[in-house]
Amino acid sequence: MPETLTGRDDEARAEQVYQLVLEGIVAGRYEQGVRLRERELSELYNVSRIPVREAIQRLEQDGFVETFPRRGAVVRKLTLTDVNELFDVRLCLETFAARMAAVRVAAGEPGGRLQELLDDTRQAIDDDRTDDVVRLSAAFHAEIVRLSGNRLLIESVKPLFGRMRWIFGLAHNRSNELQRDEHMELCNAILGGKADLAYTLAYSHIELGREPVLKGLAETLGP
Amino acid sequence: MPETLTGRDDEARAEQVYQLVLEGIVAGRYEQGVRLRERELSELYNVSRIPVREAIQRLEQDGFVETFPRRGAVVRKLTLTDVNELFDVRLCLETFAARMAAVRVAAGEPGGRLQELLDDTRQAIDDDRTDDVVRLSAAFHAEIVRLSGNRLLIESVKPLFGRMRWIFGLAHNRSNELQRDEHMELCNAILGGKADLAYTLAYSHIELGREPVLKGLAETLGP
DNA sequence: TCCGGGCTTTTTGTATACCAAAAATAGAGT
DNA sequence: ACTCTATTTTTGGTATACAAAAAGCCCGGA
Repeated sequence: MPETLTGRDDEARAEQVYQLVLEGIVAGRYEQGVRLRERELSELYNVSRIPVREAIQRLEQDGFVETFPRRGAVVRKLTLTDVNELFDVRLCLETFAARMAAVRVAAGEPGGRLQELLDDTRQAIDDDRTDDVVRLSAAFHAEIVRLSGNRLLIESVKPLFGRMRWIFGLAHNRSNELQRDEHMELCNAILGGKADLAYTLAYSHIELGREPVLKGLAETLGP
Repeated sequence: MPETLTGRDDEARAEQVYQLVLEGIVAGRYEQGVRLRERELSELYNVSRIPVREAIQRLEQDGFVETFPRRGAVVRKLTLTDVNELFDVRLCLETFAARMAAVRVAAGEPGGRLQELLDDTRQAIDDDRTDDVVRLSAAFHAEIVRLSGNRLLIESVKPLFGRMRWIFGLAHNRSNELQRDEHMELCNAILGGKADLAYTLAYSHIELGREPVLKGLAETLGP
């Protein structure tokens, strides 16, 4: 049964196509390297080619597909280089976000959902809801960026978070407990307004994630 | 005389529309806050609405327009906050790029067009070709990012460089000679493989540009 | 005069049909 | 097997149409 757009018809078709194809890519149903044909997708999802084109454009912008003039879109092939580049840019932006978040909290801004997300993660770990753990962990990182208050920064990391979701889905992570502990420390530093500490904690937390992901991806890549 | 797409017809229409509208915005012909109507643009540039839509999507992605569902696109209004956010993110990414570029040069990678761009800038300053000075200065910064070798980083700074072009067009810069001297030092550090020096030089060069731009924009904003 | 609610117009988002040109593919000949 | 050509597929683009949401307008009432 091909998945159709029978659900909420009030939402923009392009957005729905984007979400569905993205799910397909992240879940591995669209394998790396396969062509995404406009007509194919438009028939599959019962929409015209226009929303499909828009969705593909956004998928390219978020790093999931590559398009070539007159040859359309292809699901990107993830390489170890991609992972390394992602972690390098994350180190640039997310550490700054953590510092700024701490500065703003120290200046009296509210701490947002940071603590709440942490508690939910703890619960999800206890209940062994792996998918939720991954999702909440990502939300935690996104919340820090949001707390930085820099809208351009928020825009800039969006494509990174898309890639992270994809890569973390392919390559298994290190211990959830270890990560949660680091998140807790980082959360405390931010809520305590300790900018430098937040910065270094964010740095090590991100950098500690690199090797496990590289190792995990190397396994799924080279069989 | 409405500018039409009579020139090279081999290039993608969407790209041409993107360039033309971008020029219009940067040059101030499309004032901040004006609506960009699809039909208006498609008639003005003698194309159908599809390339226009694609162009507008890219303009949004690059920070020149804002779109709202069912209400179309509006030229963004630049604020002092935008400028500050831009400089903060630039400090994150371009300093890292400078460091990486130096590391790679030290590891034997070629130094690219860095020296060449610097020489051209000097010539342009001597000839008083202001537009070229601005363009070459931007190209210098872009070249450093390119030399970092991080493709994701290159992608990530693209929207920043678009905004820079816009802002620097509105708000006049500080002395070209001063900037060129800083570029020279930075260039030497990178080509000499001095990573830490390149980092700090990039940092101060960017940060020194902030105040003048803020001041310049404040003048054009508040009459 | 100013305000608010309903009516009209405009504009977006999408669908459909169509076309030229480039790519991919199949096929024929060597 | 290999290359060159012919056929098919696919993209990028145009034109047109239409429902629905915004925006603008008008008019009556406080």
